Amino acid sequence: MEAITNNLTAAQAEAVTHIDGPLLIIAGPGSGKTRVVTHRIAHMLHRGVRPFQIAALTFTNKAADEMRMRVNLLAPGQPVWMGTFHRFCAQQLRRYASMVGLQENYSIYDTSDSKSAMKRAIAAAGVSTTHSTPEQIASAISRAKNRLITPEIMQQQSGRASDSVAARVYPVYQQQLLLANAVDFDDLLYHFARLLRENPEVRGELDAKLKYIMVDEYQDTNLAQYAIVRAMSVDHPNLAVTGDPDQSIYGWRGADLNNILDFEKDYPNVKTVRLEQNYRSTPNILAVADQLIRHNRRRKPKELFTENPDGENVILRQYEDGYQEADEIADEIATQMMAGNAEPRDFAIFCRMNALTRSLEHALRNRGLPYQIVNGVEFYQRKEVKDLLAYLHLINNPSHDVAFQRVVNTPTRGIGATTIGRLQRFADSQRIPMLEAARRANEIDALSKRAVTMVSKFVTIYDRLRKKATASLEDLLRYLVEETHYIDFLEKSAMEKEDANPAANVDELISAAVEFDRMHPDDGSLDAFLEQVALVADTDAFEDSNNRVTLMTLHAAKGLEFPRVFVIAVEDGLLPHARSKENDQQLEEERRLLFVGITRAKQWCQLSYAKRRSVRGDVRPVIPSMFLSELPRADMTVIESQRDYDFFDSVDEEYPDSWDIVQEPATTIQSVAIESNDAPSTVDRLPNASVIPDLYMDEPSAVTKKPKSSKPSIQTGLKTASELLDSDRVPLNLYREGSTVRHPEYGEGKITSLVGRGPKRTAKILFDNATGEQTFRLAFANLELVQ
DNA sequence: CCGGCGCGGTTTTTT
DNA sequence: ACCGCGCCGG
Repeated sequence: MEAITNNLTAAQAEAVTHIDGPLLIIAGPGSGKTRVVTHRIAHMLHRGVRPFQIAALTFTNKAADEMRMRVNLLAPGQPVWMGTFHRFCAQQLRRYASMVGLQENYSIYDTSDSKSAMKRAIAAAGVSTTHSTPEQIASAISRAKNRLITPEIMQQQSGRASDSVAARVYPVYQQQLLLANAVDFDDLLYHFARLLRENPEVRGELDAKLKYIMVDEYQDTNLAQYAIVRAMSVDHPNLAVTGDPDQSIYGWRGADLNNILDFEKDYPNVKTVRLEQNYRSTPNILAVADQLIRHNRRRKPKELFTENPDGENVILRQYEDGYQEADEIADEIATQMMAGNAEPRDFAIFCRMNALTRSLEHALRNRGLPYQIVNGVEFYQRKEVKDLLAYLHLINNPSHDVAFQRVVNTPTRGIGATTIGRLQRFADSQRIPMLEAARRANEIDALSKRAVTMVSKFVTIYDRLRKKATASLEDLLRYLVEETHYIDFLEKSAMEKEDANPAANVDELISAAVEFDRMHPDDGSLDAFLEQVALVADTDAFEDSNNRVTLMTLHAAKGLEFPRVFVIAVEDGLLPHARSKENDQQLEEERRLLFVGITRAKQWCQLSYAKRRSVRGDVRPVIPSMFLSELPRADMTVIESQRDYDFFDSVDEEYPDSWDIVQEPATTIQSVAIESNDAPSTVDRLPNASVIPDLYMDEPSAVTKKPKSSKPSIQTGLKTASELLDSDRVPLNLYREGSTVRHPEYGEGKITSLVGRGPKRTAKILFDNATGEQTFRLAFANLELVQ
């Protein structure tokens, strides 16, 4: 047990060993926060705290998975609850559903579901949308929920004009959600917060049960989250929060910086620990970040320092335009790789908006550089996946009107907009779900005979599917695809599009279902699966140290680290974003965003802007971001653009287009491994190359240990896409059922099963030690084939 | 009722 | 440049 505090600094140990009473950990970037949190949990367990008394709340699944993995290393197999706020609330609401007007099989609407629900509510409320868009109304309502404002209160307040429109829609929207036995994302927090507020006995019960609550990224909590945490920490105020005010970047979604700034006031006997030493970045990088963030007024001053050795200067670079920026960054990556001291996974490119990744994507693809876009087009957003999920939703919750509308004519069965509109009107007038209206189609005078027949047919199909509701997910899905002739429908409708292969996505969904069936042999209810899907934005939360350049937004970058970082388009209007310049608070948040970006870098960092950039078609001159003038230029390498650059003279001809060569298109990967945030530890110090099989090697020996310097394809330089991507696939074929593999964390194990193809190929591995069985995507896991 | 075409608005960030 | 929406011919 002493071992737990062994490799910690004094400050870290102080935080780790504080168990009872409120604790505030102010943790600068790269200060070993995750290490502290995980060690603290392990320490509490050793001290006799029961695992089910602890709940650790995070904002993202990535963070929760990382935490779970690392706690499991320190204290294997302990059922400590770790997960996102939203998941926590979702699970609690299952138990207390009836107390907020829901049934326990309630559905969670995703953003697009709530959008269509919102449109319907707007129509039903009879407000005109000439002065405010559905999005504006939705966001006003969202803001209200985040601040625990009820429809009634909002109507009384009705300050801004746009708010008064929203105030009229809000009760209607809310009523329709309840009728559909559904909640949106905000409701998960809102309902649960109000439940705690209005039911002292429930509050007391949970407070007593969860004696030790931990909140990660506390600077990003909104009022609802604040209220939830607070309510559960009254009788047992052992609340431990970690955060960094300088990394608060979610103000736009209701996060209130005061929650962390005032924590010491809220909890008078708080113990505060500051982790200021940085173990991640070079002093060069840290100095630039520090200089930048000093320009913020609303913060707690912090001394960031590091004992890491000096590195290269941070580069501030100007390009002619966005295309040159993309091309030259791709070249730079290729150059650094050829120099032999970097591989694709070392690089990350951050931008303010998703749209900016497009030109980078193009440039990387032209050079055959493997890349991944984090949070690009998500699997569960694909049309065919959403269609099938909508069926599942409707089977699980017959009141799910959004799902009904999606599914009733998919595949097309002659039920058009007119019919759906009439069903909707009938449903509204009777205050019944649309499926119920469909059952009573013959009572609806407005419907034609033909429509009644079609609708009845659908209901028949539905009832047949519903009988399978309790079967395994796999069976249910296969049956569903069969009964609806869904594949035929896909083939008929998606004939021309070459890139997509929707049928593969259907397969992939089925594999996900199979996976879920296996992981939840007993409780594998439809309910749980759908909840999982709704709350896990990106599916593969497993190990995926896939060797690719990472493209993502600055928001998505929080909590991650990379050896080499590019931040692109640091330009006025983009960063700070045009819509964030109205007030100082927003401006400061933009500054923090850049701060987060810079502090992700371990060794090398470049900020860039262009002289002109094309937005929405036409080129516009660029004003460099004001933030750039706040940096210590004397200590940086400033490179201005000189030569004329003709973007028509692009590299397309020199490099083959990888998409033509690869039969199985590289899929977009939606998640990225969180690398260690930690102070140096034994594991952290191991050079990556010695434990991670290199997917770029052409020979099967790729999967054996080799020093970095002997990577053939990197040494000889980057070649064509086919070579890179071909070699990417080769090792996968070597894995067989029964193969013995080694994982850097879990040690040796045997492959017990293999499913899926290509990048989706997934293995279940039974480990020799206490870890038990784990599931990995072969293409991304750090597996080493032993025989 | 279906699917194709053209128009206009539109984009910040995410559970 | 892209997507969703509305109009129109089958």
